[in-house]
Amino acid sequence: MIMKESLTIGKLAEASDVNVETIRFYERKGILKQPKKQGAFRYYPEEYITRIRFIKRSQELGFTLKETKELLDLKIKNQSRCSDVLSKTEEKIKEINQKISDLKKMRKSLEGLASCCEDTNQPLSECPILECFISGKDK
Amino acid sequence: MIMKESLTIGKLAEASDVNVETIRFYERKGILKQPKKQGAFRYYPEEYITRIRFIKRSQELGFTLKETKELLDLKIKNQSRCSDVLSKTEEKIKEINQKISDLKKMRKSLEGLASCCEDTNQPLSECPILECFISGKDK
DNA sequence: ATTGACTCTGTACCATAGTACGGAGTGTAT
DNA sequence: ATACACTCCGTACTATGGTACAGAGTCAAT
Repeated sequence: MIMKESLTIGKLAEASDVNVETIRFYERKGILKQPKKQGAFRYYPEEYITRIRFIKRSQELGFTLKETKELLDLKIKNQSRCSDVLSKTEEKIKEINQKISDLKKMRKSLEGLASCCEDTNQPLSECPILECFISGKDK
Repeated sequence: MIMKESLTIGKLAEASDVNVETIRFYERKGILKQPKKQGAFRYYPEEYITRIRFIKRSQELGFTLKETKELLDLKIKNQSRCSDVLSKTEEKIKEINQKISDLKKMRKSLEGLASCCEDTNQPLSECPILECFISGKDK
């Protein structure tokens, strides 16, 4: 009765490197939809592995679960809502661009620190990473 | 008795756009050092504004408070520990590079979605953002 | 048909990152 | 000198994102 490519919650958890309870938590939160049950148990298609790994990584990139759900919900459902999806998508792209830009500033500061470690004659401020978001200092 | 460029905790909180309690919380956690008191009150130099804004942004970029503290602690204290600082700094740079790379993948997926919104003849998967971390699909 | 590993629901608990508040003390302005 | 906003510390509460567990039910293998 169990389809090929179907995983029990335990197998899915193991494959996705999360706790079984985490999957059930995401279902309660609506961030993962509960698959149709065959009998009393949940059986998941393999694509859920990708979805869970996306959720974890999205969090590590500074998105909350709520924001991650918004990202996952960005899809074309029907013609009429297309402009709606487009504007939300563009919003998210802007956010991502800002994150990339700030991460690059942090990296620049850290690279300055690293080069000072190699050449201790270079002057360096007390806490170099702090320089990174000072406006006008977009070096 | 109060120096120029000194802020009370309330003024600092307002300037940094956080709660007074948040500043005291950061001090308890050791992520902000408590300034020398003049009398019974704390008076903060203006550079604390930068520090607090860094903390907030760092969190939005997916670093925990603990990790943010590590970033702020990266500085050259004395010659002997320089190699230590260097390796930690390089570690953080790697993390940042990975974040940037994954954010770019997310952006690529969203750009695909956006262009589909404009030209609905293009085929698109059910949940396009999910494509972004599929290995080999580093398009 | 029984065993044993797994799953079910529900509820309670945990860590992180704050936020709120009570009651006392302080600074400054009038 | 006194009013009043602000600060002090300690403690309790909150939201988010999970984790753990109890007690019952299920699946598959023998």
